[in-house]
Amino acid sequence: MNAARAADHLGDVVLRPVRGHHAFEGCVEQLATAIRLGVYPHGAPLPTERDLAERMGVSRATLREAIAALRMADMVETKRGRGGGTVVSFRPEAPSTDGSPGLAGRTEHLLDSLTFRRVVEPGACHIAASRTLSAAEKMVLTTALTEVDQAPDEAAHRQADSRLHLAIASVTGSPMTIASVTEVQACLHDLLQAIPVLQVNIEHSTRQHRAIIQAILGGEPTRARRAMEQHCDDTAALLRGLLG
Amino acid sequence: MNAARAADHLGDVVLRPVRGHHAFEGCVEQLATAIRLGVYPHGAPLPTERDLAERMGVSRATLREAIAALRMADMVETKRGRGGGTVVSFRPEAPSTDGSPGLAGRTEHLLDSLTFRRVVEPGACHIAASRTLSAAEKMVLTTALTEVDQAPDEAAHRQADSRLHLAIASVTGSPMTIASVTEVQACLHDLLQAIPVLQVNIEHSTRQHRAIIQAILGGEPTRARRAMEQHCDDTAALLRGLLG
DNA sequence: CGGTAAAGGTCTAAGGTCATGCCATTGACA
DNA sequence: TGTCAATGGCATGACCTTAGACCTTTACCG
Repeated sequence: MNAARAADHLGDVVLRPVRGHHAFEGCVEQLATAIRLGVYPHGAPLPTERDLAERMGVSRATLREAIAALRMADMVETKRGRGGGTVVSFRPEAPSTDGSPGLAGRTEHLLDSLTFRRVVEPGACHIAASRTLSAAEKMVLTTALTEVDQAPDEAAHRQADSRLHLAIASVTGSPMTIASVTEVQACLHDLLQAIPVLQVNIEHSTRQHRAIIQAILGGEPTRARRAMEQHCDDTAALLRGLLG
Repeated sequence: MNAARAADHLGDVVLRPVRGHHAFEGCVEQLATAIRLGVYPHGAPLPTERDLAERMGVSRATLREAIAALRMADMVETKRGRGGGTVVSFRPEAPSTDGSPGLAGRTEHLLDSLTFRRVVEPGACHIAASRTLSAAEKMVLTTALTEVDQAPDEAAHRQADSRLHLAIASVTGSPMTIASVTEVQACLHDLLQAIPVLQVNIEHSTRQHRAIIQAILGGEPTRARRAMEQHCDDTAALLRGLLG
């Protein structure tokens, strides 16, 4: 029966885990990622527990366990009382110059991320450039861009880069697009951190960033997408080498 | 402090619910969607409970509750004993010709889906056309295409259309891409079902499908993407009208 | 100096979810 | 025709998560 064969093929491919892990682990992972990507930079306060819990769709008890885990890992510090809260104490480390530590076993997933990135980020640029952006949105982009340029060291540069890509996604106004870019950046962070960063690479990447933002601000979808494609392809080439 | 403001903006946008609902509901939704999309067409057997539970990452107890719900909704039938199992008894209904029933309140999410679709599906086409496809993969595409052409009625046509789009995603070989397309198709299914289907539309859409598949099989990424863009834009135009 | 507001800290009862093992039914195959 | 294996059906105990109320600490402000 043909129906059965078709079902086998697509079913294998369409059904996905309904949720990979417990709520607690999910919270830890999401918050840790946000911190490592620099969504919450060193010294920035996290939202209040009640706020976070609501936004992440989780009970406050569970969220608190997650924060406790982050505290245990020295990523955040918590103060009580009015004006208290949880602030980020994590400082990004300089990219390691030796090989690729602890990436084994995830190779397949990481390659998938590269492919998916090639789909999502150029598409996001296209959308972003097609919209008429508010002044605030333009500001978000230019700010993110200059922060990448002015990053004092490699570690800060890496975070600023993630933030720039997230900023681009955010001006699409599309939550699903934003979620995808977040996921991709999270997957790629470790990899990107493992590349030996050459000055040449940074300059090249800076030129590309500028071209991308310029095209988005100028409302040129095709150029924006092409620029982002080039950017993705260039880093992917480096990264694929790293993965053997 | 600048860091704090940046954190506010991106944090608002990056943090997402760790899981929207209970495992049980997630299973029901995912299975029901797969059935309505035609991943498992009328008469096709679902995988065994143990198999499904493992693939969806839930316990068999939970999965069984989900199947019980589907049975209650007359979407599947279950037989015991060797050679038994659960088979799809759901028959797709013809698209309703009256307005848009029960779409209210989800407008925002549906519009988001249209945007995201515009990002993902053309990107997937580009990737698919860039790869060298195996004979089996080519067969999957051509089969899906002819099934759309030969669909006996509107309802079958709708399902075959979904399957074609999923088939394209599946030949990217990228699980993340597949997941995104699945999500998009699931969101759009109700909408697409609510459009009055004109013969003109079907013929137009058939031509586009042919062009897309041809470009993918011919290894022409840019043409494949452009064709899919056109396809997305055309249906999106219809659908946006529907949503007011 | 005292009050108030805003944050984190704690507790409890109820229900959801899981892993696991065993039972019941039925068709296939020897 | 009898046995067996594949499948759905069921029960138990441990663990996780939730919702909500309440407590404690602390800064600000009159």
